Amino acid sequence: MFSHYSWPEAILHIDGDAFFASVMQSVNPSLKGKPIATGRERGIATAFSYEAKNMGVRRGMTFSQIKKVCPSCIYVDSDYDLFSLVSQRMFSIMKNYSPTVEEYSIDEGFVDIKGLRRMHRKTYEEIALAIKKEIEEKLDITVSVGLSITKSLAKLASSFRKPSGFTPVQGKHIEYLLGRCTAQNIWGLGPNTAAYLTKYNIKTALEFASLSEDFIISHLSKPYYEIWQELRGIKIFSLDPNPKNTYKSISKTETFTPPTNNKELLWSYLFRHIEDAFSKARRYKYAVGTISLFLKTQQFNYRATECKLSTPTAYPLSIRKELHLAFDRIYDQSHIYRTTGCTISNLSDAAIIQDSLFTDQLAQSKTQKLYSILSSIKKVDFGTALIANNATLKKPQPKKFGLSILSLE
DNA sequence: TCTGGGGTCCTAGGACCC
DNA sequence: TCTGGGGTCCTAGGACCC
Repeated sequence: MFSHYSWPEAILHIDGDAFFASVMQSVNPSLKGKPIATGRERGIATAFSYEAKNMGVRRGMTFSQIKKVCPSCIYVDSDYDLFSLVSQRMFSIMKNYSPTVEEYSIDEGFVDIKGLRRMHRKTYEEIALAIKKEIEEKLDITVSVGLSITKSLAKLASSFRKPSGFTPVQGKHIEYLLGRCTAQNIWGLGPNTAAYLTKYNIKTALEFASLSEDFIISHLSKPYYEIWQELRGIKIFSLDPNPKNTYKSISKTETFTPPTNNKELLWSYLFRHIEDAFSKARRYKYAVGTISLFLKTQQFNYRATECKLSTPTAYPLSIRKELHLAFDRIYDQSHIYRTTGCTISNLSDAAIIQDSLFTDQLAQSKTQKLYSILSSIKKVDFGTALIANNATLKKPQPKKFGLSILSLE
């Protein structure tokens, strides 16, 4: 039934088809078979069903744009708790088949099934199909599955036939697959690099994979060299079975309507983003070393600045003055702004941060107490900003949806 | 593609040092 | 005063991913 090729590696990529939309359809059968889009709470489509896709609905469209191409489209709120639950079930099915599962994102994962044929009394193809069948039957969603000898090839394979496709590729099938995919279909090769390659008349994935090593090294950077090797069957990327529980940076940004140059209002938005980012940092037991702030104008120009702290902290209230000074540096009344945001980085383990001798220890412990009291008043941590910070009170409307749950993911 | 939000990694280039 | 070579650290910004 299947190819006779030998498998030096056996890596599956399993990808949920239109995952968010499919999950909503699976719990609400009246939505099945209909064009639907999720993301109503944000006003733009974050995901949509295949029925909607076939009508021309695309990622990032606003609902008024969707209405034009697909008047019958049904909008629903995202339910991130539910997405997360279904995701966990999907991964636990994979883990029943192999101890090496990488949860790459909420809706896709890699499974290393090398060496498991005897245990399952199945070929690699049959193991892949068994996992696929179990997910689809138990969760009432569909997944597309690629099987190959490197992660990059498996990922390309899973995208080849969708939805509910299964594409095993080894031996000469690899060339066949590469010949039918564009360079931009390759994982890690985006529009910029694809456009660059076009200048050398490289359009398909096969043409890219057939380039000489010299060309790759002299014309492209390291990530592309690694991808090139992976497509040629040389395993570079290994699976990471550790669940994500560390961060290098945490960011919060928001585009608001209408755009404004109201300084007080912008600062209240910005400080709320800072509060939200720090709140997530505290959940992961981080202290923060660097805070960068940015404003984006209506014309999509950026102004950014950075605050580096001599002593990391987990409580932004204690550095509110410095942050406001930083904000003053980038704010210009003559511009109208559409987005504010912050990224916190240089994250360190909060437990091992010691107060320097120069820190006002009393103030520090007061701040800490204030935060813990406020946290107990309001379960949702960004609520602290509402109470603790005057400016934040000017926030036009409280968030109605569990964005903190989204950010947990 | 008239453009939402949250991440990671890599490179070039400047500052500074010997 | 002109001129090396090499190392490290940091930052800004690009490119990509979901």
